[in-house]
Amino acid sequence: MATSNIKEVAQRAGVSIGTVSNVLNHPDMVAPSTRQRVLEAIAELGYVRNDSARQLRAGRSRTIAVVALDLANPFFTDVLRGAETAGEDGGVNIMIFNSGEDAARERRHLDVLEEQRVLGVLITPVSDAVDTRLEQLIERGIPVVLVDRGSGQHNRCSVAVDDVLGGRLAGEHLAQQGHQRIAFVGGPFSLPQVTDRHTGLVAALTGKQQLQVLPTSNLTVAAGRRAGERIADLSPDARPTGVFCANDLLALGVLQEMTMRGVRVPQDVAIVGYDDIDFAAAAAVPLSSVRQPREQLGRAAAQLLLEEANDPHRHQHRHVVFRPELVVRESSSRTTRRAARAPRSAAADARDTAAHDPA
Amino acid sequence: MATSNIKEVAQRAGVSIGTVSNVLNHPDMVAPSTRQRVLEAIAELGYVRNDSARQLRAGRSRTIAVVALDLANPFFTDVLRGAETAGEDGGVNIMIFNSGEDAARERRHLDVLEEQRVLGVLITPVSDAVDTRLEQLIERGIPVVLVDRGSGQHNRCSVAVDDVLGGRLAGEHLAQQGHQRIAFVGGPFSLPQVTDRHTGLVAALTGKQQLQVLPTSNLTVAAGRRAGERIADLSPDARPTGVFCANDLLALGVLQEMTMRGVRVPQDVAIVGYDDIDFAAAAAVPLSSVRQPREQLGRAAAQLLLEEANDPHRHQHRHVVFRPELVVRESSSRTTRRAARAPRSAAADARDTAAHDPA
DNA sequence: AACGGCTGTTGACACGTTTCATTTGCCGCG
DNA sequence: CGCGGCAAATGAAACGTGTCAACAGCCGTT
Repeated sequence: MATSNIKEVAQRAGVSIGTVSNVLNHPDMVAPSTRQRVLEAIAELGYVRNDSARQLRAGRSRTIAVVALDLANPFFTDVLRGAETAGEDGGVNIMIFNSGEDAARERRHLDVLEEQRVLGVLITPVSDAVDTRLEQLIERGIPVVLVDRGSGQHNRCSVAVDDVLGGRLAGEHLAQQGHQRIAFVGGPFSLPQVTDRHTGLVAALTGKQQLQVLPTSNLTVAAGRRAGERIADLSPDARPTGVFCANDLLALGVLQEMTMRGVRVPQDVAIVGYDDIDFAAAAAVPLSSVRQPREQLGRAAAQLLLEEANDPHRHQHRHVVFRPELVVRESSSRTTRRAARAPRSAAADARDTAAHDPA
Repeated sequence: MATSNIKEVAQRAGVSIGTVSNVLNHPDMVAPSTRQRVLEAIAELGYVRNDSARQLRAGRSRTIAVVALDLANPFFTDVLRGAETAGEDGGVNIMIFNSGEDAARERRHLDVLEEQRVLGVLITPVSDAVDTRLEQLIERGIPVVLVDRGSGQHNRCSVAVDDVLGGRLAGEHLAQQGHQRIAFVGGPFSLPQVTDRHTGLVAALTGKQQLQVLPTSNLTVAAGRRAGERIADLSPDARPTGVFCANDLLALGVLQEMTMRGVRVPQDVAIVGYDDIDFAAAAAVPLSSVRQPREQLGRAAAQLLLEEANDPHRHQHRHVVFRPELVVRESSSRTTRRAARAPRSAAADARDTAAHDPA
């Protein structure tokens, strides 16, 4: 019950406190016989290091924090997986925090992280408004890496995907399929991801097409369904025939609502999503989507963070930008024939890796 | 850069260290004018408490840890949401760890948590093998609550859903629909959730039906697709007409593979999943599924943990068991007519709440 | 035998808090 | 004027580590 400390261990092993500490942190500095005795004492007492004391002494912790925008979105859990592997390789622990698109909660998390003196923070911010908060972290010497968010900032790294390009890919695809009335579903527009994807879409249109924007309050399936209702309620000759959604959750919601109301996908309405989460391919009308290298995003971000944490002075801030890739599936194919399975190509993998190298 | 400490604040405000501490922790003990001066000094210096020192002194941290089995499974992110709200209400921070069905990683996380002297741990263990590890945590005085896992243990609380009942609901449903050849898709069988659901299914069958088991190595969409291939490859008169999957990810994988290979759902094969994650309803053939009160599961677990942490001696360990509920949608309806949307009923909510009260 | 060098070990201090017994200053009351 | 009592502030002692200068013991060299 009462946790034993290093002093008890020392006593039991008949050595000094410093020696026990050395056994734990610099095992080669201590004679094998002594080391053995100390290790036995540790085992007998069930001694476990007290991380608070250790951190207090060291001045900083050995864990990095990931603040995710929305854990319920599989996109972020995939990014997380990448960060986790990189973290393991770098020998640091990873703790996860979920802001859930809630600015207040995000702020609370950052406060805690600052008090904890974490080694660094990987964050996809709720909005640009937290910027001053992040500046504060950086001033205090806590490295910050922006994830899935580009940045011109010179005092931090960022890892992002070219969302404008992604939007353009989607737009060009829809235009090429001959759609005249096109809709963009997404929001809130305070998220750069949303505005960028919208911008790309607009840039891809030739002017012959009509564009309609259906703003949503967030990026969830439920919001997608609500947008889907509005689309389905339009008369067939006013209804957009091509819909680009700011992420796959929205797209799945729209898709579901179409099916439920008898609007055929892709014959009546073509749908293109964004992120290419696993559920996109698993939808019974497999969803076309703009694929992002999710795991790599996380891995690259964690690597940059570790690099900065390990050598703050030599470190040069970098802004890595990956290229997205359009994956066309049945939901936006004019031909109704079943699309073949589209496994991730080796070529695509190679391309992502290349993009990661500093430009 | 150099982080300021309480001493600098004291100096700047012209008071003693103890007074600054009192301003932070017992503001009413200090005269308004002094308090004001101290707060100003804090603001000017950008002082932030050092949590390590605080914890060292206090002996324990103010955060609880959630170790999730697989964050990529929306089931767990929903559970998490419940835990987060309960944590906020209780005034503790929540950090999330992901074991990803990997025992070694789970173990590493537990080691760290023990060193951190967290307030408590919410965990869905990878297997029963970690039990000794958890015992150790408990001995050390760190409360542990099992999530989504029943337990006869008398030294910890648990919050679970009656998985045997859930399996039976699914089985009865399939039997009632007249299916003669039924398959169970799920694994690994080291997970109690899997064996329990299987057990329930078996119990529901009358003996007239044939049961085939398709074991999987994990509970992912990919594993479901592989199982789906095997099912689709069977000749129509050997193929099961009713499939019960141990979770929705598997079910979605099976569903996708059926659709892709021209096996009609539900006409040729009926599918029932488990968890009723949002994506289940969003599938274009909406998925029948056994619903668990996910958020409540998390909330109840966190509440039990807080109760124990706040008053370890008076606390009585409890084992809360929720009742699952079958939600029938199109994927298992003999009639092909579109199923109506099935929003969560108020009655169901009430029932869950009732179940939460100690029996 | 004196000395330098090497390995292993020690002991004391510092890290930044919180706590608590003690002190200070003040006011009103006898 | 002295005293008790109260509010406010103080200072020192922990909490459990890691570090580092100092030290002991030993061996080989001169």
